[in-house]
Amino acid sequence: MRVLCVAEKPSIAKAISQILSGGQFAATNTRNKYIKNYEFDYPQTQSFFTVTAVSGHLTAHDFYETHRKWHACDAFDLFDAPVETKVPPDNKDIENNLMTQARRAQVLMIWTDCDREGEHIGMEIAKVCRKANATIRIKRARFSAIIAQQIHNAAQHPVELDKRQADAVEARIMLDLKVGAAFTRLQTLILQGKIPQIADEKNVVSYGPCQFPTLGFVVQRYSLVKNFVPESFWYIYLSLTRPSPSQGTAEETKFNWKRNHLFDEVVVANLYDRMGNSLAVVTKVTNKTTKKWKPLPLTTVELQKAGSRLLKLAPKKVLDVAEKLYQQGFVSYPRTETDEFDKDFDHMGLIAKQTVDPSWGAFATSLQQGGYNSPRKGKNNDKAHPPIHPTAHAGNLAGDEKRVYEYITRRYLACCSKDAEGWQTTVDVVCGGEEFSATGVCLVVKERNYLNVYIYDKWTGHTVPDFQEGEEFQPTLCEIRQGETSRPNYLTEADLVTLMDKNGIGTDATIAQHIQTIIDRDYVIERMEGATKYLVPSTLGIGLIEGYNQIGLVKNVSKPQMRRETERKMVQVCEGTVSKNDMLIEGLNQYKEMFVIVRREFQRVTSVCDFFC
DNA sequence: GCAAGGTC
Repeated sequence: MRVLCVAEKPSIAKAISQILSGGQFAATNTRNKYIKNYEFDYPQTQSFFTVTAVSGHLTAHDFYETHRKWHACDAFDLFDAPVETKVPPDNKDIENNLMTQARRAQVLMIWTDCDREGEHIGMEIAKVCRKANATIRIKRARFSAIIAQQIHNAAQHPVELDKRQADAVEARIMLDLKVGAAFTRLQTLILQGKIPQIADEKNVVSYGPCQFPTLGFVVQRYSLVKNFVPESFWYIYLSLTRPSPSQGTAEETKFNWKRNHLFDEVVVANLYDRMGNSLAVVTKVTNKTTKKWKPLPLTTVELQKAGSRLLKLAPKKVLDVAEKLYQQGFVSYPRTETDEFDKDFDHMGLIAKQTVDPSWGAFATSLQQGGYNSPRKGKNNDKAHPPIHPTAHAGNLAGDEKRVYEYITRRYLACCSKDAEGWQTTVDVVCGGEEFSATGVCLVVKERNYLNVYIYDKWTGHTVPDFQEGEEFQPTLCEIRQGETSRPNYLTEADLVTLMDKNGIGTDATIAQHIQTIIDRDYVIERMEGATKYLVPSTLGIGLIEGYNQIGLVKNVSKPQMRRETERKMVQVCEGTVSKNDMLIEGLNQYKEMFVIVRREFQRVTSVCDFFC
């Protein structure tokens, strides 16, 4: 029996071939320079296997000629316009390879990633193969990691493709295309010539169900900063300065007021007066060990946040660099939501590969000699890819590649280490009826553990001198002090990634692209302040969001709710409680309703843009 | 000239 296996990407085709054939396969090139066909015997099922791949989605979607030109129809008509699904020219070689191979095979086994998009890509592959071979039997291999035992199991016990998941994706594709195109044409055609920024025909004022909520977050923070009014507060400052027993130098211990601070000066003054000239009494001294937790296994979103915050690289850039490292075989697949390792994961094998490194090799060795501790388990598992980790030692990297590889490796070794341990002392005192406390973390951390390799975390603290319970002292300072609430900062890229992730805007693989899009469209400008990059909306970006806000729809195009509903609907289609068609019609109706109102009230957007631009 | 989602 001949079995044709098709993976979502070339790297997976290669990996499963290696496992299933035990390394004994013949590889032939295809007309696509990235894709190879691997052939070998698989005696376990008395089959001859051909393993190949696609490169993500096979088909593209667009309107037919009648609706493709911007002036060919009214923008509203796009909601009900038919959509053409076809294999674009770039993918023709891939399609031809699939068809040639399908003609020779009796069984097609789909090996795409086990997520919604993978199921849809599987359907695309199945359609192409059935076109070439109407009687081919279609099966689906289920696996959650590239581990030998799992891959063999998937090959020997295939299941069926899940049509529901593919349907959910199909509905999302249609919805996004229609909504995006309709609103983009509406915005662009009205604003063109009205405001100077988009006088040029090339300047599209794009709308997308992900890019607009993303812009919304940036503008929301901007408004918060702009409208900020500092507020005064008052608090009681209490401290004791006395020689430290060890060094003999004077040392000030600050005690924090339990009430923190109050916004009413009179109330603070009254409390202060009541204290009079009282002595402070130590009511309690607590000494306990405390831990600083090692980091969680690394996901794409976390890598992007760390890249932006620690390495000063844009989220898109970090992902591009990680992708390159992946292609060179230095790190695992960099697009993953998973922050827990499989229980059978071979950590010792990976740690051994890092022992030769001049910077962290000694640390890796220490893990082999008893320092190893199982990584923490996070709450996310996409059942397709493990957390990002180094797969080989890379000694000859330079520049950003070196820095990203170093981060991934140090993070991984930190995950396999132990939490850092230290001492924490808390001293509670009462003075004239008011409570205060001082907390200190021992500067000499008991066990640094993971901190030795994860140089991005610092654990510094101040010590608290010895105090005895019941001890009384005259405070050196006891006075009312005034402070002010401080202005919030503009959003950083890391903040924005967090917000998008929390609100379900985009996926691990696309979040960085959406941020790039709103920068490319001139909705948002990057502004450096010191070493930190902030995202500030442009006048156009502010105008668009403020304009839509003035139209006053509850479910605004700039808010995350609409996208969240699309996500929820997709889950329902996957569960079988809603059909693909119902999801699409319901979604289209919602956006159509909004479109009518937005078009009627669009002069509000125009005038706000005018005002700002 | 439009989207978001895969991937190279």
